[in-house]
Amino acid sequence: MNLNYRHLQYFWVVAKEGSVTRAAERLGVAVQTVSGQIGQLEKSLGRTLFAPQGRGLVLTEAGRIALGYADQIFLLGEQMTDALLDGAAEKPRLAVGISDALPKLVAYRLIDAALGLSMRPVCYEGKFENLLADLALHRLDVVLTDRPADLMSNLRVFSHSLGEWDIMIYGSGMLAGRFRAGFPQSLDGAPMLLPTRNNALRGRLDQWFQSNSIRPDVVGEFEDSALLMTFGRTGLGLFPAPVALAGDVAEHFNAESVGLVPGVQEHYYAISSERRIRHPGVEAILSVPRNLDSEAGDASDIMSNQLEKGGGSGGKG
Amino acid sequence: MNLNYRHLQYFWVVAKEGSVTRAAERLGVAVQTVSGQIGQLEKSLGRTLFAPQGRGLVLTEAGRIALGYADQIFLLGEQMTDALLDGAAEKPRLAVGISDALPKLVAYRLIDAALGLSMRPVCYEGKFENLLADLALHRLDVVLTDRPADLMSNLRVFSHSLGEWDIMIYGSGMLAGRFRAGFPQSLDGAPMLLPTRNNALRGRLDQWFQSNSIRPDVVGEFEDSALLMTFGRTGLGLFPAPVALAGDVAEHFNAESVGLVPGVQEHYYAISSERRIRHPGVEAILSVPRNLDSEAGDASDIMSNQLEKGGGSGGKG
DNA sequence: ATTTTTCCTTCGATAAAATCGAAGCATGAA
DNA sequence: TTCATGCTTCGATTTTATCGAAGGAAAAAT
Repeated sequence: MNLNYRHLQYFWVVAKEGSVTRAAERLGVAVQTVSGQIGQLEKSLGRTLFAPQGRGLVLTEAGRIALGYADQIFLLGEQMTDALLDGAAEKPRLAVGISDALPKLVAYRLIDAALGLSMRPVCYEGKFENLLADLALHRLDVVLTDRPADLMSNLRVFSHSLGEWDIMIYGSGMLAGRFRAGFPQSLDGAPMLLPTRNNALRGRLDQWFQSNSIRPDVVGEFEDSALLMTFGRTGLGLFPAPVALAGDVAEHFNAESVGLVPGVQEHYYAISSERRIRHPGVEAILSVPRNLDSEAGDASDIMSNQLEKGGGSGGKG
Repeated sequence: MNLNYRHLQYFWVVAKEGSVTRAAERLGVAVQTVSGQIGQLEKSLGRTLFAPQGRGLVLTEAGRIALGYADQIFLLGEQMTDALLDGAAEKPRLAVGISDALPKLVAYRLIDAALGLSMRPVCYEGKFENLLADLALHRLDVVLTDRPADLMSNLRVFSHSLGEWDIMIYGSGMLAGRFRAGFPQSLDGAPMLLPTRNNALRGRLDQWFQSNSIRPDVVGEFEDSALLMTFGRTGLGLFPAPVALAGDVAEHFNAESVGLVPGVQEHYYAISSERRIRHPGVEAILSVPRNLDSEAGDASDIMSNQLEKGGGSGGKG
């Protein structure tokens, strides 16, 4: 009994894309191929990884477990290829892990700062915990995310605030015009795309809605903020994003501002494995927010999730 | 450009076995298959992974890098298969990581204690750092090793001493008899197999040799202690091992005791991700040494490499 | 209620790959 | 030199992956 990594790779793409059809498209093969290979994987493991739901598929419990491993495995594979393919070139690399929930545009803005230093960014996405583990193992230089590292985690990493980014509600074309008048009360009943409930910003927005007696019609919830905005682009609903990205949001998602959400900020963090940043690329990233959105003053202090004075080792008796 | 994981797997086995021929044997395919597939991998990466040396092969620099990744990738694959294949059975699992330097017999003795609890041990080997990372991610319950977790590590883990194991010099057949008389001075000039210099026991032994003006003839150095003893079995030289294993050493390695090394002990450690052990299997392992070699008293205190009072987080301003 | 559309799956033929036998080529030992 | 060992190359063969065609089942549209 041996694991077939090609099957696993197909499984991984399907799980990521959420559909056999899209996975087949991305892989450049026919759907029935993908379907068949996954069937073989399930047979060899003796467990079903997907269960039919509607006309689509959802991961089973075993599937979720497998996805966790697959993420790690193929992240390593990519990293290996990166390290070997042009590792000879040895240009200064900046290995960045990007959390799903972080808007891609924010990530771009942050990493862009390092490009000026003729750094070659190598970006990976993945589950928050796995990215932190890679950080601890020095496979990544920094992780960009929307929440500080969990205090309960077993990894000793350091969270650096990238400041507070004011949040604005956007809408594509007609939507923006329709709800701009009478903001924010106009949002009552308005179609809205929001992050899923495990997201910090979602909590703050819900609170703000409640205190203003606004009950939006939540037409979609997304873990991946890029996906959220892509749906927003189609006019499915209004959506939140940082004020600082207004230009980019207009350009890429064809959306205009509806109104500023007062008192609600999104927090972004750069997580490093060292308290004291040494990598020039990471330093560049940390210096971004002060130039970007901080009319309100410098809000970039360092939060450590660990006591630094390590080594409470008791010798033996 | 896409990494072919089957090719990588062949590369991995060849690198581990040190020879295409043996790898082919282990994989159950013809040598020219293995050779061909590795050639394709090298072509797709644009780098040679093996260089000919004599009539064999050695890893190139790129090959060593690739091996590091491959180790991780296929360890994950194994773990995934383990987790899924009979995960349904959900017998209590005890996932143990075993450091290379730990004698397999010691590992066996320790894990054996958990078997009484009808635990199903799942053992992995690997580089120390990688095992610790797996521990921090809760993919392993405990790591058994010959040194405490590095204080400098970015992982928050706890090292529990498994006591001090007195060390004895062993030798197979004739060797033992030849050097037993006049021990320890007889060791001067004696052929000796020792751990590599990065090993803690090696340091202590060297010190003891020096203070007794003994200069053994070091005929071999090994990272893997099982390999060391296997060579010892052939009569290549004397070798050190814990006294407590005398019976096993005699049985498996056909070697008798030459003499006790006074004042030199080997330290073993169980590393866990929690300060307070909860897993009954891990508890069983921790209780072993007291029953095994401690006429000299109980020497099982807990060493933490971390201050426990976590959460030195500074809020934002 | 029915049709249509959208997905996923199954079946058998076809294309691609991995594999193996045979032969060749180096290196170190006899 | 000759032999033994270990890796590689070449072409035939087997195994595996892939795709066209057809079918079924759930949601959306009528």
